[in-house]
Amino acid sequence: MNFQVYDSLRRTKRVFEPAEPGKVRMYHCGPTVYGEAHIGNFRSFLFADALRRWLELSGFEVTQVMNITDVGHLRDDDPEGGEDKLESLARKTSRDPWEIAAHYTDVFLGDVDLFRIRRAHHYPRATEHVPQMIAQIEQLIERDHAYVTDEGQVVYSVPSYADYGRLSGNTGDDLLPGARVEVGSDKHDPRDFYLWKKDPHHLMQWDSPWGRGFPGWHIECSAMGQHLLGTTLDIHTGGEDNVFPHHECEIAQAEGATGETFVNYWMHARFLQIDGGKMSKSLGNLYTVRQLAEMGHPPEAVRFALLRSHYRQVLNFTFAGLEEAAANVRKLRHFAEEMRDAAHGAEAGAAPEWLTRCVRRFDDAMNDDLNLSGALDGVFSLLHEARRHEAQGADAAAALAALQRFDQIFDVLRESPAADDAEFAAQVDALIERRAAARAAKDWAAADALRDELAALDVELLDGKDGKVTWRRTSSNANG
RNA sequence: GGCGGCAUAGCCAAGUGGUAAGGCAACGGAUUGCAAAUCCGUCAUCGUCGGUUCGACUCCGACUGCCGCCUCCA
Repeated sequence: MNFQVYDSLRRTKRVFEPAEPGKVRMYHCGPTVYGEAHIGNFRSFLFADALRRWLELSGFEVTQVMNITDVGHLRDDDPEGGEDKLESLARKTSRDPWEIAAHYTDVFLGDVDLFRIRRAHHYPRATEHVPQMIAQIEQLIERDHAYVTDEGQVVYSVPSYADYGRLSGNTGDDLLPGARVEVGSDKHDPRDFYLWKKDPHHLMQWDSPWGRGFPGWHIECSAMGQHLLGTTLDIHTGGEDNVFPHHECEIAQAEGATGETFVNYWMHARFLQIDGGKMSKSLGNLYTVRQLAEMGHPPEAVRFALLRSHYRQVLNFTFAGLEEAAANVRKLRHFAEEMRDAAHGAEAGAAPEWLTRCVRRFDDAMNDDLNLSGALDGVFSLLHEARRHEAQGADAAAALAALQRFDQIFDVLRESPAADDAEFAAQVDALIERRAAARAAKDWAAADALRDELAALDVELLDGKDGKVTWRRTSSNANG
């Protein structure tokens, strides 16, 4: 079965075929670095990561680009008082906007690593690609898709691009009455948007053929995307809120400048909600991924919680769900250990029928527009079937291999850097020995007390047959 | 006002024109000194009302609720 992708532009699922066989060029709308990324951002980034991982697992050679917006976006409907977020933050904190952007870029990349997101091949900074943006703006002027105002601002002419509105359905004819009333605007059409702006109060300024100024809010993605990946990208992703106006404008810019298709497959991740409602700062339910980590939630649990539902469905984030995800991660790890033991060092043999079925279930779901929820059916079926068939030797090794392959997507199996040490193990073993003695003496109260003591250390006992006792940590957070 | 999406068991969450995956929780059984882990089993007719159809939860319409975009938020 081929990989099918839901294309937001055509509003239908299509078989994915990259422009160049075997190679995928994809672009993701990344963070605006004036603050820490929250879990909503990370849902979108984790989706992009899972997409990349599945493509790679499917044998594609992927080149991934994620922009870092360090200029900020100017408001377009309020040229007088318009202020960019980086600037306002800079004014409030009396810090240099460049410093702020650099700081939060580092924080972001740290979060990326912490949450095991594979690093993109390029993280272009908008501030480092102003020449490319200027070049694209020049192309647009040449091709009559943009005009220069008397003040030297450059504006994209929406009426010049017939397909405007194809992605979002927003042709712009019926925009909210009043919202786009221009005050002293120099635009020819209310829908037109700025490519190059001027504002003496803006802290970040660059020279251009039209004088000192700064780029508009959409040009960075089309310019950097095409600069790094070529005229046509295979896949472009972002959050659903990017559809309009951002991606609509990107298409108008990129295709206006080159006359060629900008993106073959548009993929948009839906928002997540918190406890069934919207997430917002004012409701006090906006969490950054750092906060979750600081609360002691292991990154693997957060990954699992954000990956286990389909990217095109609203995801309901709850702390109960996060705990559940952590329990699932532990379950998977325990199963991996079990299979490792049961394999007795055997090589993976030919997959038994039950295993093939689980793998097929997983692959089919993944190929169906990255249906991670459906894929989990395959994952948990594997646990169930392997235990039911009491997989041993080569079968167990094969089951483990299958699980590890699934984990190429989820990446939750490996422990965070272990805090384990010999001293702790010795302490645990001593307690287990005392418990064994108590049990031998049928002093159940003492035995249970020792078990509780071990539980307090996050140690779970596994009483096997023949009195063999093994133990494992219940916390999947080995950093704790 | 314009554009778009969602509504599946206590919770999370897939899916299909022919009678609904999986996870968590719960319950019964096996196992256990008791537990844990594991195994076996139980647990929904798919927001409401109409329509199309031999047959719909899946298609269409209306309604209700929720969510997103149209002010820089993934």
